[in-house]
Amino acid sequence: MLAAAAELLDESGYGKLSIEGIAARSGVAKSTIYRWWRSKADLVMEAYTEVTARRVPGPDTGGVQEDLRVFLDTLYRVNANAGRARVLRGLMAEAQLDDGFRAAFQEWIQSRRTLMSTILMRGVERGELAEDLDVEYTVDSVFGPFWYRLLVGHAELDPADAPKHVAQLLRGAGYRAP
Amino acid sequence: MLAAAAELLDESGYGKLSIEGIAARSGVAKSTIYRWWRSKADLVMEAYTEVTARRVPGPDTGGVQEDLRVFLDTLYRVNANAGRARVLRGLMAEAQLDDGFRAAFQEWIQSRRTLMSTILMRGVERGELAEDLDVEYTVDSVFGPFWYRLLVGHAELDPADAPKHVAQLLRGAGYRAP
Amino acid sequence: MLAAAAELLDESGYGKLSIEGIAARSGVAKSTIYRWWRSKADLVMEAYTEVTARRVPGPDTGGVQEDLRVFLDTLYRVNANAGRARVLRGLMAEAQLDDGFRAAFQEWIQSRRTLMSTILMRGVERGELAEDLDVEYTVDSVFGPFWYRLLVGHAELDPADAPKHVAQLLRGAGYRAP
Amino acid sequence: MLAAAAELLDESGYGKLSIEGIAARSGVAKSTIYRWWRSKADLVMEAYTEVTARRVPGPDTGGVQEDLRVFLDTLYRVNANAGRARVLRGLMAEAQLDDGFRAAFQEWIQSRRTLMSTILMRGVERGELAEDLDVEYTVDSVFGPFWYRLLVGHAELDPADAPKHVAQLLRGAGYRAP
DNA sequence: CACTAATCGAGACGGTACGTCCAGTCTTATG
DNA sequence: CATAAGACTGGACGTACCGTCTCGATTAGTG
Repeated sequence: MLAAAAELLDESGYGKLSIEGIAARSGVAKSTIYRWWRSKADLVMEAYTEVTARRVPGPDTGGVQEDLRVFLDTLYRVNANAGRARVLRGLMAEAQLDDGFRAAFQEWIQSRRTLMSTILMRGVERGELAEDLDVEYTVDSVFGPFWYRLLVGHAELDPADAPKHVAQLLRGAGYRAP
Repeated sequence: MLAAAAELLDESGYGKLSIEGIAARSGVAKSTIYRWWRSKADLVMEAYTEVTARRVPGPDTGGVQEDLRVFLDTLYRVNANAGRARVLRGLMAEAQLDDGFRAAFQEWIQSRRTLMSTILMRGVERGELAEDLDVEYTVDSVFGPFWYRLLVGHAELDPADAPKHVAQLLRGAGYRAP
Repeated sequence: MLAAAAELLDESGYGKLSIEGIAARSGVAKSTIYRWWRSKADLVMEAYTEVTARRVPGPDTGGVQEDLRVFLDTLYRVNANAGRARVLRGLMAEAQLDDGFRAAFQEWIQSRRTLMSTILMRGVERGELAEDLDVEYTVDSVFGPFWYRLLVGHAELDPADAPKHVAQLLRGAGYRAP
Repeated sequence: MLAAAAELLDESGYGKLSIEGIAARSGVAKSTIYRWWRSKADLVMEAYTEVTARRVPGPDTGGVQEDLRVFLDTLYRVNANAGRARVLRGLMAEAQLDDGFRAAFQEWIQSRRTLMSTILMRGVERGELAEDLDVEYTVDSVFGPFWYRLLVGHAELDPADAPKHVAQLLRGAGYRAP
């Protein structure tokens, strides 16, 4: 079923996805799908994270600068994968419309944010970043532009720009090379 | 009809909004709504911007710092207005699901981004900001976190934090007091 | 407008005909059509009879047999004209669905029946037909099969068969050559 | 659903009948109706024939005259049943407007015509009717006037007149008592 | 000759019903 | 016993026309 969902997502996007369609494609009864997932979004979320979440720990290279660069590089590569980008956009959309799904989605987002804030807090501890840094806001300064461009689609984030962005972020965060 | 749409939005949110519901509430025929708007999202967008778009020009106080502060302050106040926040989230969601609406939404977003980039470019011209500043990315560093928090809902942006955020942004952008 | 109606009838048949379509085609406002006709059927009826009703009096050749032959021959030729046949079918259909039109249609039908009954009554007077002939039923024995085949479409009436049918009708009506 | 359709037909006639109305009356969802019938006409046809088609074989009394009399008597009694008459008229109308239904309707009509032609052919075989009789036309001479009067409504067929009509038909068909 | 009517085009409007899609629930039978 | 198959209620979709109803913009005929 997850496979069928993934296929259909690739073919026509989240908006056109229907439980009935997945059932038909996977040769499974609708009721069986409902037994296992509460909604389209839950299913898709699982289909997505199954592929994705190899429980990648955030990078730990010993320096904030490099940690950030690696993280952003990885993050920006998602843009390149049209299918994955479409899925993310669909999940975010669903989270706005379905309160039930919203919580699950928030949790997932939170797990991603934690990776980032761990990196930053290590930087603070090491004295690389300002002691009074607003970590939460800085985390959102990384993910915010990413999602914003993904959702609005006015421009793409190029992995090649990651170092430049890291520099700007670090300057803002009071970076001082150790 | 716009009024009816606004009411219903407030009452039950974008996800529950239906053209049929608006028609019933406003005592108007469904076909009349379809005569004037191509989709639910178009209607809501108009209902929203009618209230909002007093064609506010971006602030121009003579200095980037103050311009930014005013802008962020205004922006962050949207969060406080639960109704307006809900509408924005709904519009963003729709833009992910309906390609027809996506274009209109992008245009609107672009107009908002232009306000911000005007402010920044003035700063560059005055020599307050780095000459080689990536203006587009910096614009997205303002709107990105705003939308991200709005959509995910993990935290609220407090207008009181605007000055702090401005400072961080400016540091990142190579600010030098004139 | 009548011309436009006729064109559209030919193109797509009575079922697909709409007042709005006629208005668009004829470059006339819907309201103007409603000023002149009470319904689609009224309009079509006029469009039809305008072409048709050259106030043909029934034939009067001096003998029932020849009168009937001429009449049936003319009648059967309608079948050949696909457009005209389609219109007649549409009018009959409308007469079943719209009580307002029904009356007008009945009147028109009656005028056609009168032609036929005149022919038959002349035959009775001349002693060619049985004195106690049920003229009304006999009239319907002419028009009945015509409409029946027209409406059901299981077979066509060939003008070449008219003489044979006349013979059968006359035998049934107690015909005796004068 | 069939019951609801029948009720509504009786109450307001075929023209006013709507699928939505039937759904409401029968407490069934519109989609359920569409699952089982492709159109209003299909449904009504079934509602009608369910009641009617007790698979009545044509009468076989041993003589054409009596067979015909029985058949016409039964046929003419339909006129008396206002509800049934209205349904028949509606079906005929629909067959003119909807090509999809037309075929189904023709088939039903054909089955009724076959009953009649069987009777006539038996008569020919027995030598009661002219050897070269145009059976098809004669069949239409029975049903034609029936439908014609039913549809136009200018007069009713009285079962009491059946014998007279049989006599006239048989004379026309070259009847010779065996 | 200006002025009133009548007449028209354009098309907005409240409505009704259409036929479709899908959600989510529930029942049956099959392996 | 979980499942496939799929029937069912229900809600909304977007479309097509209906018949009614203002609106000006022509025209015509009259005073």
